[in-house]
Amino acid sequence: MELQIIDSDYIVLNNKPIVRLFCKNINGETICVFYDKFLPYFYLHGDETKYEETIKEINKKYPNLKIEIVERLMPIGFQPPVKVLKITGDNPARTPELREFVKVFGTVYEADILFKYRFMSDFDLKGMGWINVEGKFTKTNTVKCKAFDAEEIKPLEILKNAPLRYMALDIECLPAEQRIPTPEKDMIIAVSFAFSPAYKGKDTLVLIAQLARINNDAIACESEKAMLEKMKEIIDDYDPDIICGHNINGFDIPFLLKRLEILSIPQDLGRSEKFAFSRKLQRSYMPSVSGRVIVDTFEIFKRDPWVKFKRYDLSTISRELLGMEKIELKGSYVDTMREMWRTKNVIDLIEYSKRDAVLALKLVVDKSLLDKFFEISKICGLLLQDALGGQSQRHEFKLLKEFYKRKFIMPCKPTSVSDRIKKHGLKGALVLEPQVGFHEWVVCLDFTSMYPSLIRANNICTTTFLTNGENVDHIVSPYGSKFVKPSVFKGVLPDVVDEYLNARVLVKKQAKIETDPENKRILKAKNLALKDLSNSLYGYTGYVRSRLYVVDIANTITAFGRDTITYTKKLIEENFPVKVIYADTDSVFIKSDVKSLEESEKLGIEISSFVSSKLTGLDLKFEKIFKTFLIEAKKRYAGWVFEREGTGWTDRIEMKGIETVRRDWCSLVSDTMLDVLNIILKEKDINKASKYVRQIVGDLAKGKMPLEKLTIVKGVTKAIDAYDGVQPHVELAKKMMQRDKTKSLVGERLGYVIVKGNQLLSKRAEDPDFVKQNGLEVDPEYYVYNQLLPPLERMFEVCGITPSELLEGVKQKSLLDILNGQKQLPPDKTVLKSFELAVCNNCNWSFRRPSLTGNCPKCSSPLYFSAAGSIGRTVDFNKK
DNA sequence: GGCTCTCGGGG
DNA sequence: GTGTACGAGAGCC
Repeated sequence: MELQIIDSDYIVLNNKPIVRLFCKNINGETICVFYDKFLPYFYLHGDETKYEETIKEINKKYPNLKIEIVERLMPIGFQPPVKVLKITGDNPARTPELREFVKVFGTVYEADILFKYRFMSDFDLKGMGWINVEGKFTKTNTVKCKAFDAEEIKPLEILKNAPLRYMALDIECLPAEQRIPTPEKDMIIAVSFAFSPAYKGKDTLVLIAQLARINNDAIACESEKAMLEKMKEIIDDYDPDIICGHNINGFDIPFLLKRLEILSIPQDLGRSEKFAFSRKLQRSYMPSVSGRVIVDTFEIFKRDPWVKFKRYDLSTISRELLGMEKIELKGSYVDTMREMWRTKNVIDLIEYSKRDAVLALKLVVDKSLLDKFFEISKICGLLLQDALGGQSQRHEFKLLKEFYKRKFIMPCKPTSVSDRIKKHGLKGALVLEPQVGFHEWVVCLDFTSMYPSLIRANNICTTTFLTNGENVDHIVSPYGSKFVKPSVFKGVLPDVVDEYLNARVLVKKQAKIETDPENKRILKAKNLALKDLSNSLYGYTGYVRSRLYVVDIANTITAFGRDTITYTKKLIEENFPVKVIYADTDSVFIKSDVKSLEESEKLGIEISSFVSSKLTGLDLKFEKIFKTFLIEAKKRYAGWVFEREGTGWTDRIEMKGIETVRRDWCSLVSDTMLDVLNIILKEKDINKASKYVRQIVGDLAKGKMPLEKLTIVKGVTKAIDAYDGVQPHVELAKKMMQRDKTKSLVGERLGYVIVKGNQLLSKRAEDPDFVKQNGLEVDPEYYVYNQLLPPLERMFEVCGITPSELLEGVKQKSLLDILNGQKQLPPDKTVLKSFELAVCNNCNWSFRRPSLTGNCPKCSSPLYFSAAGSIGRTVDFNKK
């Protein structure tokens, strides 16, 4: 029988463990596989000459333990095999106790591996992986699905996934006050579901905790307890593989479990008799529902480094990705819910609750959100639930498996991490000082998978690390650390990296020719998974909680990286008539006097293949062309990018570090920033850009700007008295609560504008509606000097326009003067050129930036602009 | 620039 | 469940 592993755990029967694998077959049936021939074990490394004694000592206290002397390889430092004790126990739950007891005899290894993972590692089974099982179906009341007693379990390689059942879940509560509800005090009044595929012909279902009048999509229950029992019935009946929701880990699941406890309802939400639980650690909760996977869309999106949102609430993400939003309530949540509940008019409640479930489900199913995580599971071996978590566990388990295959033993996780944090000292990547300013025709090249390539090329691993200058063939890194050559021993890390990089090349190739859309999707997801895994692997040795923490190795990798980029710059500038104007980690930005896309591309390719040929194991690639490029500082730039697409080019504006959208800015700022950048980059017309800014300033001063564009939104997160500083939105909340004593604004997001007046700034925050009704005026000075100018000034400054020039030197005067006495900018010299120097024609005085007038500030003669590059000649840009 | 502090999502 | 895990952005020198 062929099955795909969804989840795993174990139970203890007669003091012996039985591993359970919750699986799906290709038809979507749930089958739980039992395996009872595997026992927990770990290693002890102590004084090898005293092992016989040690065994006796341990057996005195634990007579039934099987203890063998075996040969294994140590995880850190290249060295010959050592003898260790392999201690095999019976009940995994008692391993910690055993571990503590034997610690006095030496160092323990692998004594903190979860039993299900010990089993999966040794049998080479993977989360979301397929297996072939032999055995027979059996009867049991410990699981709610079909049960199968396995004699043999073997891994299989199958690309496709079994059809899964997805359920989104969302609860609504009735808080007694204006605050986020707590399960100890507040009840659940509604539970909504969305299903994929449909459940009994329904895509959604809402349960209500009172016998109110309802519509077709809902079921009215006589109490909260009856509703939650009904909810369990539906979960068991639908039997979802995936339960998803937005912030379901941080809210719904823990809330639900606590309510079940309070109402004395068993918490068996999973596929077995085991109770679901959700453990809190620091900020986040870890859910565990046996046989199922809990997917929190909030956590997934927040953790995704490739897609950024302004906010991570369900409404924002759904709007961006699905073009759909949450239903907006007319009043505050508490007031609305209490009113609906009191009047038993729950139709709106049903709609509201249903929408949340529908959105969460759509984000997961319609956006194929889990594809990448399925592949991460299949590659590193973690169960899907754990693959949704952080990077470190992924590498940890993959490396455990690879260590096991090669007879290396893995250290336990560090118990205390503070000493590591104290003297951490990991030096990062190299970022060259950029040539600040405006440039044209910039070619961008970057190393594909630089860190993984360096690991592979130099055999960097804890297992190849030479701790003392042993007499074996080795390389010495720029950091000074030594690693044995692959001919002596090929490291585990390089092997894993090699597997990832090769797989990626293959997967990309396959994806191109694959015609089946599902397979194509999976291959694309696999490519992303491999990219994430290979790029983050290097960080594992420098991660303070790592089992393989060796800062020297992490430092070696970044040192290699810094050397590589420095050498690349040198190679390029010594062999080509170009200048490297910026470089960051694994990319270089090159300026030449080439002036077309095709020529730039040709040059880029020529340079990159030259560099690649000089650096073995590394591949520098032509990436893109910036037709125009504005760089303010390290990691802060914007450019008009052209990328090759087939026979043509695609273009877009790319921004790094220059934020045009920020939560605490009003939309006027974001809009203006974007418009100005577009003018500068696409039209190169700084005059037009500054005129544009002055026009906005003018509109502001005349009060022509719509209030919506000036509204700044901030959340009132805590009780008003709990704030000690004076903040505009908090002051406004106070005022508004004064005006309407019934209102509480705690927990709400408050929009405000700053109005004219001579009070303290924060006291002048006002409700936009109140401003409209009472004909108040906004304070243009505030918007110009506090909102608009700060982000714009730097952009203009690097283009050679000082803040005072931007507003025609009237910054000191009142805004009215700007309007009345607006001078014209000089007609020419306002089109941006990329230059390195402005030199006076008359007195030869040179300036890093030209003045806006185009005349020398010293002697008023016209300036000329020159570009001095590494090419050793000066190009005259003023050939009129 | 580097460091510490805050707050997020949910109802 | 052989467990024990934040991280980006803002504010401050």
